[in-house]
Amino acid sequence: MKLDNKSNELLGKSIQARKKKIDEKKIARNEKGWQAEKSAMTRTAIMEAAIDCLIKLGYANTTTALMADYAGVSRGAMMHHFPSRLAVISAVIDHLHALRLAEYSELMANIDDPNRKLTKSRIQASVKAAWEYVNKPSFIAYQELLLAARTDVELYEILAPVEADFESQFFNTVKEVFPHWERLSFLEGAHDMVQFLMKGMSLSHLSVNRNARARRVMKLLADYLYNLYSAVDLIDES
Amino acid sequence: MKLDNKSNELLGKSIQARKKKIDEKKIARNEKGWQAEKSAMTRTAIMEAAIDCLIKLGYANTTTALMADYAGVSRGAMMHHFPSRLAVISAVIDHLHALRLAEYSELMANIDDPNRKLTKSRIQASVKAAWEYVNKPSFIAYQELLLAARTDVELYEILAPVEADFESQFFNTVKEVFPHWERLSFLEGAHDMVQFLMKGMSLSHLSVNRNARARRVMKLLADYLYNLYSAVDLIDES
DNA sequence: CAGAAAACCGACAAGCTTGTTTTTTAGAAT
DNA sequence: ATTCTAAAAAACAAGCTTGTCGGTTTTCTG
Repeated sequence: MKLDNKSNELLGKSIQARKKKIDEKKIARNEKGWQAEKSAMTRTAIMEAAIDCLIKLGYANTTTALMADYAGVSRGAMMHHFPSRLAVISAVIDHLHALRLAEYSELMANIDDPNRKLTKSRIQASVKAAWEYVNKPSFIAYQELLLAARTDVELYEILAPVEADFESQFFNTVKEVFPHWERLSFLEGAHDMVQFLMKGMSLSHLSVNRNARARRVMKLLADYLYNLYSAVDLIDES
Repeated sequence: MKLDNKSNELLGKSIQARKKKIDEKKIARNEKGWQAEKSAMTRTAIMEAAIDCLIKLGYANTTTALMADYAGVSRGAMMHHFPSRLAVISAVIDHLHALRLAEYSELMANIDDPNRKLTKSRIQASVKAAWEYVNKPSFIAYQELLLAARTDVELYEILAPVEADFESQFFNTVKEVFPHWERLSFLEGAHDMVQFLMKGMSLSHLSVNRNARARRVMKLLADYLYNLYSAVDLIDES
């Protein structure tokens, strides 16, 4: 393995540093039940470190040692909270499942509105939001897992049911976000088109000029979606 | 690592089997220059095995031992032809570079024609061909490398220039395939849209019902492209 | 045919990674 | 205060992976 140079900067939150920080919190709290809170803190720290690793190092290089290092926790402590590497990943998967849905909802808030029809600029905004969505850490980390699951049975078995559930809930959210879009098959098609396209653009990190090209494609996409929406609307009204 | 169960079937072309096969060829040839040919054969066998591994096991699990095993070659022999694991990968990259361009050209042959305008059915055919293209082993293997390069500097440094060259040549081919499409910026946009979309669909292995959804999206895409093409055409003729 | 060169093979050392086990430290309970 | 339990740290064994090395076979050349 040869890690990315750029990631060396914050490679090690030292264990001491973390301890000090925790001590401060302890004094502030100074009551019972502190242990449970502390435990939850390290669990969270480990999961967030794992997500960092997935993003910066990729699934294959996300080793227990590196995760612990990123989290500022000893490997022993980590293995105490999570019995195996895959247990961490599994917890991360559940975490991302919820987080991604929440983030999408937040990004898409106020795009459509039951009282007003969709306008072109609102569609453009939704496309832009979708692009932001696939550039979020949560998406990138989750995507890393999805891709790794192609050739890793254990991961696949954990991820497949979660992903199925996610897609289902995701589309439900989409329906809520676009209440005007009543013809379901068209909305499904539009949704798939947006998602596949965004995923494709997001994963084209090596493409020259990716961002400019992405912007151009998103313009075309927004035009297309507006036409599709209008056509559906016409059909519905006829 | 926990490999995919399905791949156990043809995990080991035994070395003996390969030797026998080579001997047969030797008797048939029975001239000078045989050594060079034999050497080229094993080189090729190793590269093809590497591609198989990338597809079935993923970049991270494509170890020297497994590549040699898949190729029916001893690890020693392999290290004789390629000094390091990365040397194999590098050779594979060059191989795929040429192969993918050739395959694309072949798939797109006879789509457009300088003497006839593009029809809707021809555009549909080109979309279908693009989908076949991203489902080819060459694409999948190359994609695996592109994705791994995100977090592997050494791989990145080999792949980045090749990828830049590929995209450039790729688009040149596209221009040849669609001689009628004269407004370049529109062709670029259409091309990017198709490629990003295909990539996104190709990499959505875990999506439920992927193929059906892909078909529906491709229908929408073909409609859109035809409209885009027609609009350009109108502009050009005005 | 004999010597040189290329191709090939199996074994080895060094370094990682994982999960277990053992030891130490911190917190809770009586 | 002491006893018990959870948390954290460190040491350890087993298994992989990589690249190198010494030796063997096959092919080429003179």
